[in-house]
Amino acid sequence: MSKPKGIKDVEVADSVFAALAHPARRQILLSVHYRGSCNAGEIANRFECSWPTTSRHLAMLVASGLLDVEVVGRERIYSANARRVQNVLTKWAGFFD
Amino acid sequence: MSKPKGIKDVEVADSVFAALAHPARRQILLSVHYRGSCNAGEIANRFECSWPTTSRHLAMLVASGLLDVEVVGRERIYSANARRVQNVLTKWAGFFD
DNA sequence: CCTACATTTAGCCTGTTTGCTAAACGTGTT
DNA sequence: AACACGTTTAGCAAACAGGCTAAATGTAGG
Repeated sequence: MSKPKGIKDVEVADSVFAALAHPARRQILLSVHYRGSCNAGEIANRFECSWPTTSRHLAMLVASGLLDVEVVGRERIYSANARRVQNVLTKWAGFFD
Repeated sequence: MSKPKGIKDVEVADSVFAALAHPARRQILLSVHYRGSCNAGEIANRFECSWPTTSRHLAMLVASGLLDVEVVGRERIYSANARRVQNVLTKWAGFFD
């Protein structure tokens, strides 16, 4: 850990809440979680917006750590990082006890 | 309840996550919660940005239901709606069990 | 009523986000 | 090698968000 913990937490919260701010990204995240794992095509096909747009949403979710991605051949397999979602959300919920 | 519950939930999530997406708003929300309640001046004075900017953040937090406001004379007294914060966050955390 | 005070609204500018289409990339298949 | 397939990158327009300053609103007190 190269930075003080407090700083890192702030950055994590920043990127996670920013990622969750868009309805399409929340929907993608839930959808991937419920299916266990998906390739990008399965995800993009179930959403109205174009593939490149979905691809960008996926990239943001990966950057924030909410999705994990594994490259298999010419496909990308996405899976939800449920622990990270829960960590951030329950931590913030806990602040309001 | 004039709309189906599912629709309302989506709208709530939308406004709440949008409100939480900005660091200043998260900070304001936490700050108000820990102090119990504040008038707008106390809040604005502790943040770097100008009063009108803070005022807009406050309005967004109120619109999303995360802050409650009570007008007392010429002051506005804000208080955090902790239950609502927790409801939304724990509900979403629960989706990832 | 007139002034002072607490706060918001209006108007403006700038940077970011979101969406699109078209083109590129990398990997399997023939 | 050539092609097809899955996906991303580039580049652009439109919409949105966040910041500021200046002006307006509404209440309290002399």
